[in-house]
This record gives sequence, C-alpha cells and structure tokens, in this order.
Amino acid sequence: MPREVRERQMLDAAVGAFARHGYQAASMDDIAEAAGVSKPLVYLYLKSKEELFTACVRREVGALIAAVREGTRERDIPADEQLWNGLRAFFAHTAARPDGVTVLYRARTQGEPFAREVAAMRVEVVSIVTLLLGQAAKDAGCDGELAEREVSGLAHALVGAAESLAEWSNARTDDAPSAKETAATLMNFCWAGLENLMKGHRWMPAPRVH
Amino acid sequence: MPREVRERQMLDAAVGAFARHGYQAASMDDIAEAAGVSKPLVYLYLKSKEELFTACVRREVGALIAAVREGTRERDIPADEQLWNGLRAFFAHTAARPDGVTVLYRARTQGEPFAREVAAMRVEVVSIVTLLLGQAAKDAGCDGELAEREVSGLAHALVGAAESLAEWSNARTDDAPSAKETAATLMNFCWAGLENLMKGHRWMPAPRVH
Amino acid sequence: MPREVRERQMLDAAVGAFARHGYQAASMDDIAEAAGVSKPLVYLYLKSKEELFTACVRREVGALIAAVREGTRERDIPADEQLWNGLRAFFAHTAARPDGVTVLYRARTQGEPFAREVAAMRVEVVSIVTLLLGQAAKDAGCDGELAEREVSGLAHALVGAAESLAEWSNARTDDAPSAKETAATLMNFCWAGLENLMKGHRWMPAPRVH
Amino acid sequence: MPREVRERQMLDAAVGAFARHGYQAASMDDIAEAAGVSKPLVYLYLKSKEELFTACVRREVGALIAAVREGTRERDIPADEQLWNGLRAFFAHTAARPDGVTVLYRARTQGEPFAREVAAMRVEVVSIVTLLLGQAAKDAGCDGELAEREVSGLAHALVGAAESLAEWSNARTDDAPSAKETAATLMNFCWAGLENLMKGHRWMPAPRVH
DNA sequence: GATGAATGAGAGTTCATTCAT
DNA sequence: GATGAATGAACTCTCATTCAT
Repeated sequence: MPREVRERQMLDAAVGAFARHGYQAASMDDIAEAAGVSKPLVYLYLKSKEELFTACVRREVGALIAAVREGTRERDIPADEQLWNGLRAFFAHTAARPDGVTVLYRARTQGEPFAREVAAMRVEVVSIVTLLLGQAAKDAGCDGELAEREVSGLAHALVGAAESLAEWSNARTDDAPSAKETAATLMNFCWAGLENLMKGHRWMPAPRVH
Repeated sequence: MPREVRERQMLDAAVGAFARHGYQAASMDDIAEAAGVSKPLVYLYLKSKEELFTACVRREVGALIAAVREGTRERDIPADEQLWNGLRAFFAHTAARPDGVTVLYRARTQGEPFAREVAAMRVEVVSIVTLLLGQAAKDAGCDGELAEREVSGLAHALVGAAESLAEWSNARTDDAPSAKETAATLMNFCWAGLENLMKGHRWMPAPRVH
Repeated sequence: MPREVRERQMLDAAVGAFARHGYQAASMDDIAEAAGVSKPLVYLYLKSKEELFTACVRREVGALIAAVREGTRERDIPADEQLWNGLRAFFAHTAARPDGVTVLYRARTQGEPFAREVAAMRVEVVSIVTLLLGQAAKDAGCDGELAEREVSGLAHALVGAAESLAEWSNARTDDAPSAKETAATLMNFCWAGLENLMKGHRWMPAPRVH
Repeated sequence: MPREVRERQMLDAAVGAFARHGYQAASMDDIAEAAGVSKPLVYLYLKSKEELFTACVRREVGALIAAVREGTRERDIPADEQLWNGLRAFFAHTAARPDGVTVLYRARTQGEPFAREVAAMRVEVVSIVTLLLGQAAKDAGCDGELAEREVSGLAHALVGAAESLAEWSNARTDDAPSAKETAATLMNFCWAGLENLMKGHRWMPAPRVH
C-alpha cells in the first residue's frame, strides 16, 4: 500500500481520536489501532505525537481556509454578498467535517506549538474579512475613517460569532439549521451594524443608533 | 493556617496552573508546589484532580456570573443600555481575571464532568441576553415575531463575539483596549442589526438592509 | 475517660478492622474513626501500626490460650475427656470471638514480627495437646514408643484439623453446628487413630488397622 | 524473547514475591526486577496487580489439583490406599513447590476475587476425599448412615490436618520428614477413626471407642 | 489529654518512544 | 516495509506518621 494512502489513513484516525479525546488523552496506541497499522509505523511516518498533531492541525487548517477561499472566489459582487458567500462556505465546512473543526478548536488551547498554527489561520481569515470590510466601506462611499484597530476588533467579533454559531448549530442533533440558515442569522445579526459603521454612524452610550 | 485560607490558596494555584497548561498537562505536583503545600494536603482538601478542577470551574463560573449580574442590575433603563452595562462588566471581568476565564475556556473542551458546568453557565448568560432582547423588542414596539430558535442563535452569536473579543483584547500586551472600548466595538457591531431585527427588518441575499 | 477504657476501645476497633481488611489494607484512619478518637491519640497510646497490630495479636492470643487452659483445667480425668473438653472450649471461643480468631489467622501470614507471636501460641497449644497424648499413652499402658517428632506431627495435625473445622463451622451462616457437635466430629475423626497409636498399632501401606 | 517464556518468568517471580511478602506488601517494582524485566512489560502482559495475583493463584491451583489427581488415578484399589496415594502426592507437591503453596495459603485471606478461587479448589479436593470416604464406607459394608454434613466436616478436618502438617514439615529446615513419612503420620492419625465411623462406631463423651 | 493541620515516601498505572528482526 | 518486544519517565493517589496548639 502506497505511503500516501497509509499516511492519510493515519491522519484520519488521528483527527478522529484527537477530536474525541483531546491531544493528551488520545493515545498513540489508540490512533495506531484505529488506523489499522502498528505503532512503529506511525512513528516512522510522522515522527512524534507532536508532529502528528501538527500535521492534523495543518491539514484541517488548509481545508478550512480552502473552503472559505473557494466560497469567496467571486470578487466583483457587493461586499455583503461576498461575506454571505464566505459564511455559507464556512458553515457548510464545519457541518461537513466536524472532527476536523473540533481538532482546530482544541488546538487553540494546547499551547505554543499548536495554538500558533491556528492563530495564523485566524489571522488569514480575519484578513479576508478585513478586505471585505474595506471594500464595503468603499462601496458605501466612506472615506476609511475606521481605525485599523477597530476593524481588527470587528473581524474578531465576527469570527467569534461565527465559531459560536457553528458549534451551536452542530450541537443540535435534531432539527439542526442548515448552513444557509445559520449564515442568514449571522448576517442579520451583524450586517446592519457594520453598514452603519461604514457610514460613520455609531452606537453611543447615551444611546441612539443614528 | 486555617483550612479556608489554605483552600483558597490551592484554588488560586490550580487556576493558574490549569490556565497555563490545561487540565491534563498541569500536574498535581506543580499545583501543590505553586500553592506552597504538599501534595497530600491538596488531596485531603480537594479529593482528586477532577474535583479540584471542578472546584476551580465552579468558582470561576460563579465569579463571572456574579460580575455580569452585578453589571446588569439596573432594570428600568433601555435594553441597549442594559446590554452595554453587561458587556462592560463582562470585559472588565475577563481583563481582571484572565486565568479564571482561561480555565472556563479550557473546561469547555474537557468532556462531560466539566463541559456541562460551563454549558450551564452559558445557558444562564444566554438567558440574560435573551431577556434583554425580549425587552428590546417590546421597546421597539415589535410584536415578537422572532422565532425562539432565532433568538437563541443570536444570543449564541453575541456571546461568541464577546468571548472572541475578550480573548483578542487580552492578548494585546501593549495598548490593550479598555473594557469600555471593547464593549463599544461590540455594541457597534451588533446593535444596529439587532434593532433592525426587532423591527422585522431582515438582511436578504439579494441584499438590502431596509 | 480513663486510659484503659480508651485503649480497649482502640484495640476493639483495630481487631475489627484487621479482621475485615487485613493488616496492610486496614488504615489507621479507619481504625481511629471506628474507635471514636483522633489519630494522634492512637499513636500516643500505641506507638505505631506495627505495635498496634502486635497488641491485638497478643490480646487475642492470650484470650484463646486462656479459654483453652480454662477448658482443660480438670486433670484427673481420662485423656480423651480432657481433649474433648479442650476442643469444646476452643470451638466455643472461635464462635464467640470470630474477629479475634481471624486476626490470629491473618497474623500468621504477616511475616516476622507477628507470625512469631502466633507460632509461639501454637507451640503452647501443641504442648498442651502433647501432654494429653503423653497421659493417654500412659493410660493405655504403652511404654512411650512414640518418637517425639511423631507426636509433634500428630499435634500439628490435630490443631490444623481443629482450625479448619472452626473456619468451616463459622462460615455456615445458617444451621451452624454447635461447638459440641464440631468437637464431636473431630473426636470421631481422630481419637480412634490416636488410641491405636498409643497401643503401638499402625496403619500400614499394605493396609490393615489392627 | 517470546512472550510465553517471559510470561512464565513473570509468574515465577510473582509467586516468589507474593509468597515471601504477601499480596499487598509485594510491590510491582520488586516483581518486575525479580523477573528481570521492566514494570510496563509486566502490565502489558498481565494487566494489573490483581490479575497478576489471580494468574499466580490459578496456576498454582491447577498444579496442585493436577498433582493430587495424578496421585489418585488408580481407582480399583482399597479406599485407604487411594487416600494414602493422594496424601503422598499432596505432600510431595507442597515440598516441591513451597512458594506456590504459600501463595494459595495467603490468597485465602485476601478477600473476594482470590479467596473464591482457592475455595473452589478446596471444594474440589474435598469432593475427591468425599468420594473416597463413600467408597470406603461401601468397602466396609456400611449402609451410608453418615449424614452429608458430617462427611463434609470430616473432609474439612482432613484437609486442614494435611495443610497444617505440610506447613510444619516444610518449616523444618533440617531433617524434614519425607512426603511418605508425613503421609503416614496423617494416615495413622485419621484412618482408624474414619474406619470406625464407617462401621457406625462413634466416640462418645462418656468415652469408649468401640 | 486531645486534635487540626501537615507531610515524606512510595504505591499502582500509563504513555510516548525505540530497537532487533 | 513493517512489527513484536521492551522501557524511562512521569502521573495520580494513599498512607503511616508528626507537630503546634
């Protein structure tokens, strides 16, 4: 059996195990058994548990980024539609590969070697979002009055909201909302606010959206 | 030294260790040393690693809930101001007790005994938010056309956005935004959208906020 | 509360615990709690676990020896009647104080400090039996042709049989035989053989008891 | 080195350690060292201390039963000769494998998982003896007037006497009696009594064997 | 006389990892 | 290319034992 195939089997098994039990609790024994190979072979191909986990994370990062990039390929449509497309791609992906997403989620709390990898991915996603927001601002005829820091904050808020929604929607065993519905919920939640901001309207403590 | 004091020392040390290394990677030896006591004493007072972690989680859950409840004590002001107050309280808390919040964050990925505890807390926070949204709808003269599921989704989105922003803002070592600023960012991000929804306006794929 | 009383309480609790769980598995915590005192007090009175166990063993050894001596007080009756009396006393004692006897039983497998104590007791019991056998031989008009080693062997066989019967009879929860019945069983089992031996009759491989 | 060999080495080492120190006091470290392997290997092959002990007990139970069965293979000879053969086999075994027998002895006081195993063995041995007694009764032309309970008691007495004699004879470092001698002692001790019982003669408190 | 507070030492168990074949 | 055999290191947890009060 060719090496690549074996290697993918191992990664599949590892992703499953890591998703179910976490990095520490998943044992190399279990993974090797689940992959249908002997433990030394796992070490031969993937060096160590740390590298194995890293490989899993990288693969899932790549898959998620690819899905989102694929969803936002069209560039000459309004920014909100682009965001809408990206969100649908994101939620479709999280629904299709729950184990992979769980691994990423867990990797964020596993300290340096791994968290960085996921953080880098987030940066990439955030940059995609940031571009969209920039374009949206231009569409809205606004002159870029938004501080970079504020944009960064907004992007993180959006990503956090998306992650939370993905988890919530995948947790429902019955009657789970479709990717489309979830994306719509999030668009409804955020777009009006973002649009206002582009136009320079702000919510203020002595309140009035205006 | 009286038992209560020692016990708090241990919890403090444990929260620190769990926040830094995670549940599995933090060793009881380390925790005992950090608390300045011997390991058997930790076991005498807190029974097991699992119960120790549970105690940490419970304490931090209680502290966070208390902070948010305290922030939203005023009830006869507009819903958006109440939300604003709650968010400031939340961000102030996450800034003041980063380790405690990290423990809660990590507990979410640690399986049944712990995740449930945090999930219960989230439910409580979500219910607070839900009440606010309900009041906001009434304030807006809307006739409650929002499906329960949609409200739940919105609340989860809001909470996720808040968590993500808290993490992002605490991660900045220099020039970290204040709780007030972060809360403002989030209000700007979401309030206009929520307000529109209360009025029955929706974002639609062939787009126009209207 | 006077020291002696406290001390007896502790010994009672210890005997119970050691009987139930064995020397190693019974913990000083349990014993102190069962005795209704604090652990340091146990150490104050009885020095260490080893000395505590030793004290238990000694007390129970003394009680058993006393019971058997009491049963065989009458000296000017036929040897078989004396043995009969001793056995009844023995079985009555094992039935009345099962925990104490169990402790002795367990002490035999606990290595040097303890096993010696019980061995000494066995020697004493054996010597009582040996005296009886000697008298029986004289009664039978035999001229003491029995080698000392053989007598010792017989005595150990008798004691072993008695112990085994005691255990068997105490194990029956319903319909347990009385001390008298058990003693009768043993007398029936052994006396004819002993009597024959006294007279110089032996069982022989090309067999005939004669 | 093949697994079976290693496994036997471990069992040998474990039997030695358990015999010398008892179940609780023998440590897995010691056993592993005595077996010339590392501790994890012991766990890999034998799962846990409990299972290791169980395996020892089972092996020794099997060996002892096999020895006795082998000794009593001949069935068409008088019952006393059969008993004589069985006893010689028993004493030869206890002399040849003192550690194994000690383990069985200790297992009797180690509570449920283990005691049952040994109890089952005793039942088997007792049943062998019981059959012999039954045949002896027939040989003696007796009409089976012995109550089942009494036979059971006699069998336990015989087994206890044998155990006690085995211990006593093995304890002698110099000049230990041979299996033959010990068996002869026991036959002399018991056979006349048993024979009398078969014929309906009993020892009576106002005494006379008749 | 009696105890709440505390610990050193060591138990069983598991895991990531590596050879020799 | 693939594996059965083997281990060093570390972990959770318990216990007999002792102070300071």
